[in-house]
Amino acid sequence: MGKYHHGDVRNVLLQKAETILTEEGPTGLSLRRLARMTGVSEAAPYRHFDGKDGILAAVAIAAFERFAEQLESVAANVAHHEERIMKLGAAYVGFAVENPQHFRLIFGRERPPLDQYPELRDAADNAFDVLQRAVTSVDRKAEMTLTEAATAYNRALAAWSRAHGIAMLVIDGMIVPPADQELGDFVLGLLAEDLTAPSDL
Amino acid sequence: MGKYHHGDVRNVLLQKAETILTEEGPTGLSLRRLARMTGVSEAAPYRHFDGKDGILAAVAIAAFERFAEQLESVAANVAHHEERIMKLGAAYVGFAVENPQHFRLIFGRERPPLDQYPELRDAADNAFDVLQRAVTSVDRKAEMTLTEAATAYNRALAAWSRAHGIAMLVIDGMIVPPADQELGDFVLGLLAEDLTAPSDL
DNA sequence: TGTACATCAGTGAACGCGCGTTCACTGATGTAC
DNA sequence: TGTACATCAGTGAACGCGCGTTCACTGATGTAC
Repeated sequence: MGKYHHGDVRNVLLQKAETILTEEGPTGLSLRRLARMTGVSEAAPYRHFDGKDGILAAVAIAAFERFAEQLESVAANVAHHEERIMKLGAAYVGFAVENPQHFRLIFGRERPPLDQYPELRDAADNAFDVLQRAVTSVDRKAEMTLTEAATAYNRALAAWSRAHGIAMLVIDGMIVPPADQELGDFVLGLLAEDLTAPSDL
Repeated sequence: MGKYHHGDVRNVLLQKAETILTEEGPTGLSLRRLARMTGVSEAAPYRHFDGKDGILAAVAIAAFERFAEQLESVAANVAHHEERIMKLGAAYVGFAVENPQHFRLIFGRERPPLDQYPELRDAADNAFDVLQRAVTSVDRKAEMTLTEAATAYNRALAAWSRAHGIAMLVIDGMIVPPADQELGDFVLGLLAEDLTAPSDL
């Protein structure tokens, strides 16, 4: 392996960045650290990325894509509308729990500004489109009135924010899922609670 | 005003820390910056606080207390159970929107570890107790069976995570509340959605 | 009331750190003729 | 096939920065006698 032009430095950097992210979180991902761990000079990453934000953006894009894929694959396999919403929420939380640092990167303040990285914006938009399409009845979308569309949108927001809240509180350790229950079932239970219904206690 | 022993340096530091937090967020709050802005030497804060985490803890404690107060005052004024849950959620989001940086401090990763600051832990526990008591029917608590208690707990978690998700997504700009509606009404609408009900579209 | 002394808040300088980024450079590679 | 040259990935050193923290110190205050 020659020192020069071994060609995949960009990929190795990205891969190492994934490792650091997973182990240390978005805050631990510094350019110098990354270069050091990759075994490359501290200036080398600048040949392949637009500085620190450039690398963060690349990693975040990949994370968004994986996130969207996982959501999509759940959405595509559940025909029943209400069930799909529930399963999607569980998948959302599942991703966060399995990849807490990636989740933090794509939603946290380390994420480079969307308006400076069009591909990042697209990746983000796409992930949320998947959510919204799965929550709104896709098949009926074309024939909806404006009011109906607004209602559907609110439903999507409600589903999204519930899953997001659970995800956040669980990965931050504020909510500790019961040990005697599958995480998915626990999440489904929380998602299904209807707070407007009178308590039966 | 003499240079020495003017006595309220601790309070001035805390107050300036509030200012910085509000304007720049938890990340912008550095000890040196704080000392500079307070017009005091860089070593002075160490006379009053246990280093950086000490100051962050003090600010976080105050934030938790204000948060708990606001929640409590809503909870105390709404007798009807389901309505109380809803109003509490709206107040939760309201606090986050009015004090996004405080909200970030008490839930984010800059917050010093709870187990190193007992008063911080207490302040946090107290805030969540307020939530839980308000969501669980306090008056019935004594006579609940174990299963009922578990149900009530889940109900509290569901309410909490919903409000938390909305709060997070709104202060991060992922959800933009409609301009033609009161924020509170918007939040109440999201909280009241029942995702298990068939969509009436 | 006056004096010696302990206390302790605040100082200014320095420590060592890791960071993002830039710079002139080197040397390998590919290409045009 | 051989040679001149442009390209460009990677180097190593340095820039300047702000940070948290420690140190020996100074000088104001309060107290004991």
